[in-house]
Amino acid sequence: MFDDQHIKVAVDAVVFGYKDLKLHTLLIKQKYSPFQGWWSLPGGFVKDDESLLAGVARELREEAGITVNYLEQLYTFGDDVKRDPRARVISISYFALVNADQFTLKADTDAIEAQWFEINDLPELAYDHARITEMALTRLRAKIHYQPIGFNLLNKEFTFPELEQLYTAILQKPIDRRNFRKKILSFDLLVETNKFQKEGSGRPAKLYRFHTQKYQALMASGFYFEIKFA
Amino acid sequence: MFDDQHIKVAVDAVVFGYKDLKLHTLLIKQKYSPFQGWWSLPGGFVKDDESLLAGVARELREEAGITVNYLEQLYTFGDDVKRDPRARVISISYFALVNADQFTLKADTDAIEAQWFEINDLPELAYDHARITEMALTRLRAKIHYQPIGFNLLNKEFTFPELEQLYTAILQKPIDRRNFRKKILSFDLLVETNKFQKEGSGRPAKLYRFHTQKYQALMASGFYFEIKFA
DNA sequence: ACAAAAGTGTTAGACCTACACCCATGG
DNA sequence: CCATGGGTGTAGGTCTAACACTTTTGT
Repeated sequence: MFDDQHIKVAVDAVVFGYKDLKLHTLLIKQKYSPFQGWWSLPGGFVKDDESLLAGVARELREEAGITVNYLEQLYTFGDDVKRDPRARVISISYFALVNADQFTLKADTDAIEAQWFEINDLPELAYDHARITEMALTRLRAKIHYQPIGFNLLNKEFTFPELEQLYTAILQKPIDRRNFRKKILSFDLLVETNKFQKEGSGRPAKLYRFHTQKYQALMASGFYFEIKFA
Repeated sequence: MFDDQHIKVAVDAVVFGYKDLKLHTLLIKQKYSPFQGWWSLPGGFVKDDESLLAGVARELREEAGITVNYLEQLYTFGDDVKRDPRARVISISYFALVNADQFTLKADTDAIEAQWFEINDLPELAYDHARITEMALTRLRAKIHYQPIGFNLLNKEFTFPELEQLYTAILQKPIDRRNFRKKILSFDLLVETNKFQKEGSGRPAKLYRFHTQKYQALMASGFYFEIKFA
């Protein structure tokens, strides 16, 4: 019952970043067979004495040198017994958000290269990683409606136009600027700064910060964040 | 990288059933140590050549002789390295719904006894199964608002009072009968039969069926089921 | 003064919520 | 005919969705 099982346990992460007004995901070029040279999700095998979370964090550090702003479990892929040609491997996949501007990617032990890819222009992926990525994207699109997770993709201080553009990039449909601002402000979770973002042409936009503590307090007392746009 | 890992993979299921106007969950009395005699979730180790889903289905069959109406992955527990005192074991846990009336529980190989427990009156559970159950309950309560999963707990033909009582049992708060009926009917997903449930006193209630096919068709074209009650 | 992007309010319709009486059956 | 539980409509309030002009800045 114990020694006749030979299943290996891996963790993989779909890391989303927002760059150049587009949603990106982080991929690693595989160094070894059986998918040498292919792009794949960052991830790897879990150590015997390491929690799953610690495993993902370690792989992200080793393979891409990044620390994420948000991390949650996505799904465990283990129904296809042959998803890894080498052995029976199940993958506990995670969903992560990061501020892409904050890092210069660097590769390390397990990978040749780490790179951001625009979500609508992904290369062919190793294993079942395309499916995992798709599922993560579905989760992101669903979740952004009922949790304020978008802020994890932006700088600590951001403008309304940035936030709005982020939502448009994720949901791939236009948003009414006035209704969006009204709704977001109604939660009273943003802190207005006195700073402005002066870039490009046009009127400078005011910078805001997300009030994480206040959100956590509200959460605890049964508050629900929600934004609907048909 | 392959042979230095010794993590075991188990699956566990939180099976919900609705009986005697109350929400129940299915528990198994452990036959062997380290939790001999304790109540625990049905589950066990996955076989090398078996999908995770097949593993859960097999365990449910073997341990309790049941087949479920609804089954989805819940969460993978593997952050506590010592959640099983014998070895490093991760548990991929599932969330299942079943029509409790339809089965007479029978125990088999791995268990002494299988039994329904009222959700507000659970015994102390083995391993971290209390936490898993709690998470499943949270999921059920959330999910019943935005997916028509309640029908999986009832007979194929059911009455409005039954459906309403089910929601009350799950959410543990009263519901306005008129608004509930109006909302459910507005989806146009129920098929009215000409039959009535004649039981007890009072006016007999009309029997309805859930139109599964129609629901699946609507789903495919972007429809969302949703019931809110503050 | 012009171009570019930020900021701002109102209104109609949809949806949610609260609420009380009549109806069908069995004893 | 009484007790029990099933079935039904309406009105007020709140939220959503649609829509266009003014403000600030750089050139």
